[in-house]
Amino acid sequence: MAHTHAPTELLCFTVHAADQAFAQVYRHALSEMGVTYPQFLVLGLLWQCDDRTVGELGQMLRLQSNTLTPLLKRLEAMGLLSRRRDPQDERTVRIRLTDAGRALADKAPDVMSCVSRAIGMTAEEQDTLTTLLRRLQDSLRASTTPAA
Amino acid sequence: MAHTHAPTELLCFTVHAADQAFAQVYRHALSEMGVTYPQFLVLGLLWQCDDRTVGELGQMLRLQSNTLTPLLKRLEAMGLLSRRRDPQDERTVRIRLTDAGRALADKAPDVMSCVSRAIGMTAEEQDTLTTLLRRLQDSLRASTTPAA
DNA sequence: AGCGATTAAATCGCGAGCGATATAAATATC
DNA sequence: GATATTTATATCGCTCGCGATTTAATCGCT
Repeated sequence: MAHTHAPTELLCFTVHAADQAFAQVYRHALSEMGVTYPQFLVLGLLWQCDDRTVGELGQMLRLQSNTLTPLLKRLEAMGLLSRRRDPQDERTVRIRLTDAGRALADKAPDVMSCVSRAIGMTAEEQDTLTTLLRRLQDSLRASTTPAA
Repeated sequence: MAHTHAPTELLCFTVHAADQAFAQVYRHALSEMGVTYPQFLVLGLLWQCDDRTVGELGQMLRLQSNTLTPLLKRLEAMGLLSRRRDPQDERTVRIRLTDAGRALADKAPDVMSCVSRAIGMTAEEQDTLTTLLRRLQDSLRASTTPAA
């Protein structure tokens, strides 16, 4: 039973642990804003380019409606965005920021600088890491999507 | 509003996406075994060293009893392990593999080689990645735990 | 010995993510 | 133009993870 590696030594575990650590940092940084880390990512996309469909958001975040719909409903309940079916194509739902949602963008820079400080790595190191992680992700996804 | 980076360009997002991709790979690889990715990690620790307390497992996996207890109960319900309070210290609960739990270790190598293939990176690249991720994790955790 | 403080698990309520399924609208086919 | 197919969201039930709280056992101090 040559288990040379403890599970905690595996690459998958270090990735997972780093992800959890990020979540923790964001939890603190976002507590004042009153949104969660995934919610903040959605808002970030909308700040860049408002009026998107659920599917467009999902494609960028790699989330489907089963995850996004409840999340968007929570943001809607907070009064940060509106969900309205597109009259041109009633299948799709268009997501638009409210004034309150747009106003929240002002607090984003503080959050980002707080996270930047927490990362504590040089730009080169971050780039190396990002590049490797994207390669890893592509490889992993290719293996689960044999559909050429 | 200088949002130079879309949220999906952020390091935190690439980490999260890689984590999700790993989860997907494990979901497929473990479907035959009938356990989830976090459950597999727990079993991996027990295969290495049986008879641990909930707290010991949690410390290694960075999980607390609020996450571990239900997970362990599910593994217990599957007949893979037993949970028994330690007579020496009735506060702690000792986790022991059953014969079925030990037997499952035979299938682990296949899972690991499947994941290894999916990673599709050289050993050096994996080491670089692991090292950087651990540095990242340490830095992130240090920032949320000001308690010196 | 007795009593407060600490420690270990468990419990509760929540958000996130996914597989599977359902529903409704648009498109394709005949 | 009616019907089958595809597409976009939504819904359901589950596991995981966390913050907060609870319960019970041990430890420490006098």
